[in-house]
Amino acid sequence: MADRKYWLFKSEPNAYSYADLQKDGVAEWDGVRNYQARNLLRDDIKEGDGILFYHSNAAPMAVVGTAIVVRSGYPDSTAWDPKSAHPDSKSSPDEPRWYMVDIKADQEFKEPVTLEAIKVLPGLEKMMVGQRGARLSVQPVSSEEWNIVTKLGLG
DNA sequence: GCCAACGTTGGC
DNA sequence: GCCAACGTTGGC
Repeated sequence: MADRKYWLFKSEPNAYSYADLQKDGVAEWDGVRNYQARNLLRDDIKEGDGILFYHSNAAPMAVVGTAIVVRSGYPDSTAWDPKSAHPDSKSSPDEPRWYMVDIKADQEFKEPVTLEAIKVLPGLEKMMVGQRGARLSVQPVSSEEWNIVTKLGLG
């Protein structure tokens, strides 16, 4: 796919790990409540795109595998579900404020690519996840970065 | 557990 | 519309 794009999704393994994703098969990536990330989910993240699945607040913090987008952005219905983990009364089915995508696990890394490694590896210095204070939970990744990280992880 | 970064909220 | 207070993220 010529216009395939690449992303990095952060998740705290305490809350939702790569193993959980493998177990679940397809997962709805809901609960994102940040406008910058929302715009990416709504406008830019398309079926077939590649995802680096990153464990934050973990030991070690690392990209642990890849996932594939199986459904492009659509309204996050958990926003108007008062029983959900992230309700937002300002979002409604008529005027959805938040978006999500569906993803499924692809290739688990043999060797997790740690944050420590990302910070020092040639070609990865610019990766957003390695920048100080980069809190965005959905980040763009260049095809060069994708190639380097997946090659390292898959061995 | 601490705290820097930074997005959001609310008083004015 | 400014900006201080507050809350959250997430590395350390």
